[in-house]
Amino acid sequence: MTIKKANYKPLTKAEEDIMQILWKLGKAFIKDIVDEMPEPKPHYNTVSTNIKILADKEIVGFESFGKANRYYPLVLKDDYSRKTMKQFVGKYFGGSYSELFSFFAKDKDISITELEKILSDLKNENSKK
Amino acid sequence: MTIKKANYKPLTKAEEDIMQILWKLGKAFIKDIVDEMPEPKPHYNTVSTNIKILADKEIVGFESFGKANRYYPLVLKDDYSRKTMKQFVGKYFGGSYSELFSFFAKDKDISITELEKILSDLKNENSKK
DNA sequence: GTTTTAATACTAATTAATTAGTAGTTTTAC
DNA sequence: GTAAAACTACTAATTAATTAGTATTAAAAC
Repeated sequence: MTIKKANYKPLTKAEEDIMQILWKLGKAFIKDIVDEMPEPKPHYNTVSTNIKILADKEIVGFESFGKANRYYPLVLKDDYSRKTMKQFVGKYFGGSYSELFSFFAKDKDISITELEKILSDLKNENSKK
Repeated sequence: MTIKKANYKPLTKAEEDIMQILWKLGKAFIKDIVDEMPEPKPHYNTVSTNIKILADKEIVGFESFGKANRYYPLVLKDDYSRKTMKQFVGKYFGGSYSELFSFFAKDKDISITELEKILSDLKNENSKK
């Protein structure tokens, strides 16, 4: 039996750009991915090479339709962002999410009122369950 | 008059490792940085090259003591982490901090009660001023 | 069924990032 | 003052990441 090792390795920029689109579309042919890319769009083969790398790393899977492959994420966006955040919070907030929260609470960008709103929304959401 | 353009560019891994130490120490000679590095420690000259790159990019400054330079951060950790978070939240939470917090609130790691405590502490702190 | 189109695999070239060697200079130790 | 040590600048080599060309084959169009 083979257990999938959850060894987190950050995506490179090119890989992440592709994954963002794949997470959005759910499944896509290379052509679809290129279409979703902002200008200047990369060459079809560039995306093809990179998605092959992602497939080799088992970050995406694919189904073949004739000659063409339709790709889909094997790593979920939530899982990836959770792990990325964890790394980040570890490095920048001593591993404490509370510190992260209070950092933003102190920030001008986001007001206390706003945070209170978020919290009360959250409480409502939870109590509904 | 020259205005410092705050053009955020993520640090590379090697650069970030150095900055983490510099943010921790406040100011340091290359030797000190190497000392702080975990095993396997990089070569002195590797750090020297990388910190020169950081100096060229005006991410660190330095004072000369004879032949040796003592380096210090020009970019503050808070600023860097704020910008990194902003990028991240943009990409993974549609730019909404509320979504970020609710994401973590759903996680077992951090409870709403905990967040409320932080917020009320903050309000107290503010009203004291 | 032949031609055109679309797709991937494979390969190779380029650029970015990382590492560390060599040379030369200042400082320190004696 | 001379030798050794410490330090940086400059250079070069290596590795990682990115890009895209060429060859080939399957599918689609006719």
